[in-house]
Amino acid sequence: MRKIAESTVRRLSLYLRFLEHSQGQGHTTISSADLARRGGTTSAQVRKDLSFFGSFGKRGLGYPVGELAARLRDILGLRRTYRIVVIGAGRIGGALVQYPGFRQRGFNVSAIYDSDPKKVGSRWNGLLVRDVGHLEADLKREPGDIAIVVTPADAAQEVTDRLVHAGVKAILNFAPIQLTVPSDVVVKSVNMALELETLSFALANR
Amino acid sequence: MRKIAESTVRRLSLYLRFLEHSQGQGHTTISSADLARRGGTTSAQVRKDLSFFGSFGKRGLGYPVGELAARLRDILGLRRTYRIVVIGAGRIGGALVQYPGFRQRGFNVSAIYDSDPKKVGSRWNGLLVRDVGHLEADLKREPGDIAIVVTPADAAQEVTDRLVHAGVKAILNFAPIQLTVPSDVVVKSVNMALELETLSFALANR
DNA sequence: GGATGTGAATGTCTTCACAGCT
DNA sequence: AGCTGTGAAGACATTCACATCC
Repeated sequence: MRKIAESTVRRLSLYLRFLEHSQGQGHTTISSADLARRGGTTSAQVRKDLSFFGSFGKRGLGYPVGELAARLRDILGLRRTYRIVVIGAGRIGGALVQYPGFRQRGFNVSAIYDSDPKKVGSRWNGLLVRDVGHLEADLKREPGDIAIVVTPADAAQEVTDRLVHAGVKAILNFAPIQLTVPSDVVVKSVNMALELETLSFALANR
Repeated sequence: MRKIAESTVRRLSLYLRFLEHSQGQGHTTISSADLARRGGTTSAQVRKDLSFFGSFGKRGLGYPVGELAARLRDILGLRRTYRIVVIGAGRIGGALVQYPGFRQRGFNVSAIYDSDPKKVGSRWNGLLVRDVGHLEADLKREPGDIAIVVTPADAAQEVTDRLVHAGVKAILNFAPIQLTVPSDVVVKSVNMALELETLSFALANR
């Protein structure tokens, strides 16, 4: 498969959301211009993005909503569900466990871990917080597809190493450090303070 | 000022974090190669990034840690503090109010709003949840520098319009839709389900 | 010697513009 | 007529490589 840019993948996700919304409204076809409006881009960009995967549009008409949505789900790997493990039962970790947007899309949080004895044994949304010491044994029994790291910065790399060693191939990192992983493991980082800093930069430079 | 790429700004934030860490360890100079290691990039990239703003390095030596950190704080607009208002007192909104990473960097959450009468009047970390109906009046009295939108998708655009109308110039959006704002307002979006989808894409395409 | 600063080369992404299909 | 699909052009970002300075 040709290499697809990260930015393209993000736009595909946005298109899919709009397609699902559109389908709910009973539309059966949609133009690249409509998709562009919603995705915050241009119609040419939309067509380029979609053309990577073949041509499903009809000239003069647009794209078939249902078919295109199905194809995007395919491309994005959303035909299946994913087992998610969350490491870190702080406020953000707890919020993520209960975030409805995950389950809706087939991302099921199956376990949450912490090292703090005060938190271990408590429940978040019915899910028992387990001691992080059980991580490896649990993953051996039931592998996780994706791990979400929500530990303090100083624990994140160690936890990551353990996850990688246990065979996890995809990590979503909320800790404010840059994680190091082997090249067959994918990491995406979300750094909220950093997002605020790009805003303060924008405010300061006008 | 020349136009600085978004990606450059994000790296500057990372450099700053490492510089502060480095300063804590007593280092007085640092090379572009060291900064690169931490920022997940190359030494040439670091030098390019920094050279946009002048040349503070010493050839053969590296960059003076304290001076460079101060300069980056300047550039990123971090010499001052920012008043943050959070709209939406759900789990994520609540977690953000208490997130220590914000206050540490001068981002002070000064108010949190919700429309749900059950939430209004409760406290998050000592901060009273106010009825979103007070938003405009409150902002008139005490303007907010940055707003964080953590409402459900269907309320986000309306809240955004009200924020913009009340003079807010920077918005961090956690709602899973693309917000429309006038060109003098900056929006950054964080979409956690979308991040997971880039991971599922990566897992599906290997 | 060692590391910066930077033009030039390369690589990547986006936009243009139009031929071609329905 | 309307809208896709796509080469070509353009804009932007990264990497190379080396002269320059401490």
